[in-house]
Amino acid sequence: MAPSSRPYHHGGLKAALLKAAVETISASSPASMSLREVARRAGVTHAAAIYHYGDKAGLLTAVAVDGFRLLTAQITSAYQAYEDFLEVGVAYVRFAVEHRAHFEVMYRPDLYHAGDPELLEAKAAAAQLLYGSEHPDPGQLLAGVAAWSVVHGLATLWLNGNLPEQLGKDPEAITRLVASRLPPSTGAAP
Amino acid sequence: MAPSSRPYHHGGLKAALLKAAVETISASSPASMSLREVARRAGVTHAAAIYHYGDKAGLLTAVAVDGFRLLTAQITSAYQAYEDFLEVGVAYVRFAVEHRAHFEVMYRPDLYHAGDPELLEAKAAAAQLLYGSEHPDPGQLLAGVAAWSVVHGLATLWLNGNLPEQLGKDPEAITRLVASRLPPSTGAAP
DNA sequence: AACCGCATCTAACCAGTGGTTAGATTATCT
DNA sequence: AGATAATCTAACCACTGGTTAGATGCGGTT
Repeated sequence: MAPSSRPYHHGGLKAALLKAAVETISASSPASMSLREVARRAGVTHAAAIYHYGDKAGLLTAVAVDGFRLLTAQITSAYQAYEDFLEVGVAYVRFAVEHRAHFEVMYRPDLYHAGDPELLEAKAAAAQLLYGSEHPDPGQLLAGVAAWSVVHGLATLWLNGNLPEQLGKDPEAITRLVASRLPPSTGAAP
Repeated sequence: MAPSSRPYHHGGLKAALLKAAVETISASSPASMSLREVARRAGVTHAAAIYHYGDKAGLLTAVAVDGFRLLTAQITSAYQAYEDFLEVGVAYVRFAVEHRAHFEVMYRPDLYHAGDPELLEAKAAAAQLLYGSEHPDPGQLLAGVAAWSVVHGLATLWLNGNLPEQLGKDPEAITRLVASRLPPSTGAAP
């Protein structure tokens, strides 16, 4: 894309469309994103977008896959950095806030192809990370689900503006506060 | 609606449209609901729906308001029946599952008029109930937010099929299990 | 080098959508 | 009864997602 206006046979159109989709969603919401606007933003026809992704749901599937992979990476590195489950929860909320577009798509399976193999794989990887590894005993599984539920609930309620204002404007701080009100200590390390 | 086909000047069109909207959403999802299909189901033109609700977002606002009121009623009666916070949480999850259409609209403010006065009132009433009454001390507020977050997270994760299958098929049972894994005892009665 | 085949993209079309407007129909009030 | 206001339809608009036929340009083969 050297000069500015003529990388036709674009080279990175597929990736550019994904980026444009995320930007478009960030500017509004997943429901109101239009294929044609995404394509416009990338400087192509909407048929070009359909060529690469099959249909609108296919594009949103790609956004969701990207999101689950990003989440997995961020959670992993948070745990490696702090070795602390609280910080994993905080990282989850931070991801939801920093990547609102990705996050909102990820948890609206009615918008994408929920059965897509790549999607299932990316989602499974994230889930496994989130509720503890492999085949935990039932107690550990429950603890993981509980922890995931709290941070997921916090993140979505925050994004929708459903948390009381008195809690302040910093969702990560709220996460720490809420967590401190919860289980004194939940489970062992994985 | 006595005979079958001729209550023109319909009498209860507005309510019938609301019902039709909920049914349509139940059959698919909020995002894919179309005004015209809702109107078709009610036997009128889509312009009639717009006459009563202003626009599509207006109709969805009505669904959300209805949902928040239903939720408030159900939570209230659950607390009165059991005097137990766990049962309030279970009632929250039950509401989400039994009234999936309402629930999904309520927490997608991008779909409706989030500033609508009726909406704000209904939402505030529910919220006040959910994180404890009136002006609780900060600790109680946090406990309420924590509890709400858990059940909200559980409900949304369940609806999206993001909970591990090993937990079984009964979301209310899962709620009790998860809750038992959480705070030994959270707060005093309201 | 010229050619061919394939990947990529556009143009034109389609049915369906949300919203607007003008007018038809019916209830209600005096 | 007659007029006024509420309710609904019909016709239109710009826009959307998706399909199809064809234009454009890339790569490799000879």
